[in-house]
Amino acid sequence: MLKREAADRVFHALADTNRRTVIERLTRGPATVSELAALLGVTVAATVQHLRVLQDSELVRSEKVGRVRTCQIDPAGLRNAEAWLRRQRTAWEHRLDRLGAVLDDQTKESES
Amino acid sequence: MLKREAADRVFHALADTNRRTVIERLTRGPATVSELAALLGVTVAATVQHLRVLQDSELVRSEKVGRVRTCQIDPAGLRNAEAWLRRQRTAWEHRLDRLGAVLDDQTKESES
DNA sequence: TGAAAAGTCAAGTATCCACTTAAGTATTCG
DNA sequence: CGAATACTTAAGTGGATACTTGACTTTTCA
Repeated sequence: MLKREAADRVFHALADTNRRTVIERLTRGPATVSELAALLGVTVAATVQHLRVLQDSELVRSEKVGRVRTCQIDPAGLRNAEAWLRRQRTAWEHRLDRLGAVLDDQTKESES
Repeated sequence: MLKREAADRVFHALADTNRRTVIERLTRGPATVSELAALLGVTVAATVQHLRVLQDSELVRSEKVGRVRTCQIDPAGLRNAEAWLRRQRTAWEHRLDRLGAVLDDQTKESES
């Protein structure tokens, strides 16, 4: 189950173009902070702030070796967000199924 | 393909607890503005603002009959968000597959 | 007709967010 | 050692956001 604050964090993290760009980049393999900053075209400081948001929502993990921090995807956040969306969609589809069944019944009744 | 601004809108819409509560409610069936306001515990005016965000991101549709506006799920937004997440996850999984294959090859080579 | 109901619109406010600059701290290496 | 590199942290700024209150329109119905 995805808790309220966790869902807030994940979707808020995904609601920014630069942060989604980071995720898209990291699905292709790890990258350093400077590489991500260059990709985004913002300062390293801004990139660090984005990374904090991404890590708090379990979308990205990172490890510092020497003076270099290497970032990679953390699939937990992605899975949580996907799970929430799938729950809503399936709840909606099941409701439509039931609704369709009721309408079929009504059609049959009016035919008889 | 989910465009940048569309993705910004959808994920931003989902990043608010009250708006997700509206979506969860609407997967169970339509509701009026006042019903949603009562559910959220905020003013009707605030609810209308949330609904505008949800409609702009194609997560909710609504129709006004007489003086009552009835809201329901619009599956387009949900599908868009789910599609983006699935794309990232599968890109990530494929990368892991390739990485695994390379490691297997290296293992075989070192064995021979 | 006229009052209640349902929603809409505008303005105000407090807070949050993404970004910057500037000044740090480690770490590497010539 | 000392300069360059890679990152970190703090403070400031402009703009967006979530909410409120209050005035308004439209619709219903006794």
